[in-house]
Amino acid sequence: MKPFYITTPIYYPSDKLHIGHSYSTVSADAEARYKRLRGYDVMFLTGTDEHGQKIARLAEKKGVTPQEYVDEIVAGIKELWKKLNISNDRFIRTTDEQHVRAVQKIFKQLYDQGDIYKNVYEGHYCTPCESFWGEHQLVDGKCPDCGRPVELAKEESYFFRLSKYQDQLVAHLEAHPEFCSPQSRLNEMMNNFIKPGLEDLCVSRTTFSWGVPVTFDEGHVVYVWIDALSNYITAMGYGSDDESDFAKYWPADVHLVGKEIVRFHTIIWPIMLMALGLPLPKKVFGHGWLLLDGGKMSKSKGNVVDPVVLCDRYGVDAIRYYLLREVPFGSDGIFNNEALFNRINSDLANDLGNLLSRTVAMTEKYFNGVLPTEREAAPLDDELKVLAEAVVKQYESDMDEMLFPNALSQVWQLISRANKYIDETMPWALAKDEANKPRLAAVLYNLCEALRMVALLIEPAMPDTTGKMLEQLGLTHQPWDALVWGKEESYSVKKGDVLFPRIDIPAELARIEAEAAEKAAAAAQAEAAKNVPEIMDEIDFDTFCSMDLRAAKILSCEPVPKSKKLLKMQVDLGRETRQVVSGIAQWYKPDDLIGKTVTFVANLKPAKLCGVESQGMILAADHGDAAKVLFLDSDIAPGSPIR
RNA sequence: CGCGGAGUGGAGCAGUCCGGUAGCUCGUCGGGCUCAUAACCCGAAGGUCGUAGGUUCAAAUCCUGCCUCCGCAACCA
Repeated sequence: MKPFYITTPIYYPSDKLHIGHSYSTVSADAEARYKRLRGYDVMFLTGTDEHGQKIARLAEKKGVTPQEYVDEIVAGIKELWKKLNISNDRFIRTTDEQHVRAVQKIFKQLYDQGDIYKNVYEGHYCTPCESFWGEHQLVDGKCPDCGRPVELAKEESYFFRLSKYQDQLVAHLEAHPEFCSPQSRLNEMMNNFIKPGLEDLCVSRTTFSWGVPVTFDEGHVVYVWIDALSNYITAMGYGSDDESDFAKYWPADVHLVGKEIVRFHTIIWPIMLMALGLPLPKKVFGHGWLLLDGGKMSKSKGNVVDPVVLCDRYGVDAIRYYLLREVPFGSDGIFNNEALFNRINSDLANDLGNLLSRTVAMTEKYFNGVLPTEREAAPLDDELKVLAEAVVKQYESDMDEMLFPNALSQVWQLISRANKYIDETMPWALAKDEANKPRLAAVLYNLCEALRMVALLIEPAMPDTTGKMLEQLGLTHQPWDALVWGKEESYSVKKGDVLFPRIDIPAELARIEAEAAEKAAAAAQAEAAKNVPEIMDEIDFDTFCSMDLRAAKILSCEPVPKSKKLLKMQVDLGRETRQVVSGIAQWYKPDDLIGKTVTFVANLKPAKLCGVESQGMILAADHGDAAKVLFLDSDIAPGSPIR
C-alpha cells in the first residue's frame, strides 16, 4: 500500500482549544479519511507543543508543575478530538521522552556539523507572543504583533545558520512550485523573508527551563522551532532505536498549517531538514482562518463557540460539515451561529436528510421496503446517472487538492439533482397504477443509488452520517470503488431516525442570547462581589441618627449646562422644596426621574457643583461603573423620615 | 502615508489576473406538488457592480484620484 503521511500543527496547550483549532484538525481528518478510503496506508499525526515560558508561567500561577498543567489541558484536547471523531493514528507531545531525546540528538548533530553556533543575543522579548524582536521591528517600542510591552533581553544563545542554506532553499522552492499552497503565500515568503536575506535563528534560551535541555551546555533549553517542527519526524521514530515508521512515511505528503505559520514551515523547516540531510515534505498547505463574527461580541458568546458545546448541541457531523464547507481555499471563513444554523437546515436537513427520508418512505409505502428487480428504465434516468459519475470524478480531484468546500458542493449538486428527479418522475403518481410498478421500482432504485453514492462521498466529512444512511438503505459499509452507478442489485430499506433535525433558528438564537446574557450577568456579579469595598469603622447609634434621611419626590429635573454628569432637580420634602444636583446624568434621563420618590439626605451642608447650589443629596448604589438610584415606593409621603 | 483585507440585487459570496449578455447560496414573493424533516420542484422581483475621472467600439474587469468599512484579537489553526 502506498503510504500517505499528513499532519496538523501541534497545538500549544496553554488553554482550551477553540473552533479554529477544530477547523484545522477536522480538515486534516477529512483528508486522512479520504486517503484511507482511496487505499492509502495513512499516517495521520496531530499533537501538542508543550514547552515554553508561557506555559511555565501559567503553571506557576496555578501552583502546579508545567507537566501537570499541560497534562490536564492535553487530556481535554484528546477528549475534543474524540468528540469530533478525529481519526489520528498518533498523538505526539513534545514532552514525550522519545521526542525529547531525538530533539537533543538533532541539536547536537547540527551543532557538531557547525550549523548551530553560540553567540550573544540582544533583543526585545514579547512574552505572550514568545517572540524576539529587533529594535527596528518594534512599533512604538511595543510588540509589532500584539502591541503589548516588550522586555529587553540579552542572553547567550545558540543560533542556527539559516543563511547558509538560503540558496539551496530558493532552488528547491523554484523547482517545486507545488511545495506551498496557495502559491500566493509562497510569493509572500520569498519577497518578505527570503529575498532580503535570511537571518540566523535563535534556537536556545537560558531565561527559562521548561524545555528540552541542551545536552552539552547546562542552562540552555532548545527554543521553539527545533523542538516543535521536528515533531513531524520524531513522531515517526526518527532518532530512536526503531526508525521503521520514519523510513516508511517520511517525507510527509502534507503539513496542514494555518496561514500564520506557513513561514516556519516553508523556510525554517525545510532548512532544518536540509541540514539533517533528510528529504523535504511534499507539500505545506496553508489554510485560511475561521474568524469569529462580530469582533468583540464573540467574547460574550464564548460558550457557544466552544467546539464541545457545539457538538453536544447540534451534532458532530453538522459541525464537521460546517467547518469543511465554510472556509474557501485561500481566504478566511466566518463563524457565526446563524450561518451555522442556515447550513444545517438547508443543506443537511432540507436537502440531504429529507431526500433520504422521502426516498425510504416511498420505498416502504409502495413496496414494503423491498424493491423488485423488475425495473423499467427511461431516458431521464441517464441524466441522474451521468451527473453522479461526473460528481464522483470532480469530487476526487477536489479532495486530492484538499478543496473541501468544492468537493462538498459537488455532492450537493447530486443531492439537488436527485430531489429534482423525484419531482420529474412523480413516484406518487406512478404508484396509482399497478402497471407502472416496474417504472416506479426503477425510479426508487435510482434514488437509492444516488443516496448510496452520496453516503460514500460524504464519509470523509461526516463518517457517522454515512453509517446512518447506509443502514437505512439496508447496506453495510462499502469500499470506495463501489462508487459506480448500478452496483447494487436491488434495495431493501428501513426507515430510521431523522438524519438532521431542523433547527428553529429564531428560537435558538434567542435562547443563545438569553444564555449569554445570563452568563454575562453572573460574571458581572462575581466581578462586583470581588470589588465590594471594606466595611467602614463602627459608628454609634447617635452618629447614625445625626443623618437626616427623608423620602423626597422629584418635581422637576434638567441637565446642568456644560456638564456631562450632573442633573439639577427640585424635590418635594413635604414642608419645603429643595434644589439638589446629582451626578447621575450618564445613567438617568430627566424623564426617568420626574415624579419618582427617592432617598434624600436632608441635613447635608449645601455645596456648589458647577456653580449650581445643591441642598442635599440623593442616595444611589454603585453598580459596576454605573449608579443606581435608591427609589422608594411612590405612595410614601414626601418628607417621611427614613431610619 | 503603520500593516493587511474588502466595497457587486435584503444577507453572504463568485466573477476582476486574460475587458464584450452580471452568476451562486440564503432570504422575499408567486406558482406547482403532496412522497418527505411546513421539507421538495418551477418561476419572478430585486443590482447606477463604493465614488469621480481616464483609456477603449466596449470596463465590475485596465489606469488615476477620492470615500467608506473591517481586522491588527482571543493567545494566533
